[in-house]
Amino acid sequence: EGEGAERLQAPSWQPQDWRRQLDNIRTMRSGKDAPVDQLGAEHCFDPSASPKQVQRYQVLLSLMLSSQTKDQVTAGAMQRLRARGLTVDSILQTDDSTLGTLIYPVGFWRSKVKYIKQTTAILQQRYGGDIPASVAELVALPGVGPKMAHLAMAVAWGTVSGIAVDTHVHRIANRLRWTKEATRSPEETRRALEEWLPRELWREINGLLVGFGQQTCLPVRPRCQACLNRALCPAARGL
DNA sequence: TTCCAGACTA
DNA sequence: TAGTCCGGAA
Repeated sequence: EGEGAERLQAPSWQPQDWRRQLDNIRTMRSGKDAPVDQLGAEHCFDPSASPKQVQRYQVLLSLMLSSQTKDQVTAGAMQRLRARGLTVDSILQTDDSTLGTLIYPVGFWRSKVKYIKQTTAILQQRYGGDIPASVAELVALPGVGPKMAHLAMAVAWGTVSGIAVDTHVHRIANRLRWTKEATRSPEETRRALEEWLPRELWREINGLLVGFGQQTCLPVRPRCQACLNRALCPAARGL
């Protein structure tokens, strides 16, 4: 739901000051020096791989291997997989224990081995080795939820299907009160943001807020002293 | 809501 | 050493 939906009129509610807050975040992010900027899923596939569906598969895999604040762990796992040729067939030919050693120490590596194998088999059987091009089909894959689906649509297919809400987006949206009421889950946050955030910003909001969350708006002991939004943020502390 | 696999830190 | 930490599944 929400997928492809267009707002026909102005939203009934928008947070106060959100444009100034967003401008400040853009400024803080202008260095593009957060882990996500070098090691995010957009950077973990082989752009020379052909056909294109191999690149799309690599994007999905790097999302499935994502490992909170430790983008370099994901990047390392992707590098080891790519060194062996990272395709649907090569993964299906890799036994689970080998795959485990290749992706270790990615968080939740045991379950990820299982999901990657299951999902890869489905891609081969039902999608001709490609990844599906809709959120509904993507979230039906084992180990793929809404956050990965929306990012995969954006990165692999170049289509904005919704806002990818991970823990950073969820936390920061609530700190800035970018949701009309406090939200308890990332899905709730996604729906609340899509209510008012102009669609042309949906694509960039994830990378912007993830990097901000990695460097400044940390989950514990946020660096409010260093934040340009400290005077505009309801959650600012330490002044 | 809890579990997962560990790293990080108060 | 205890508490907190993805996002997805059950």
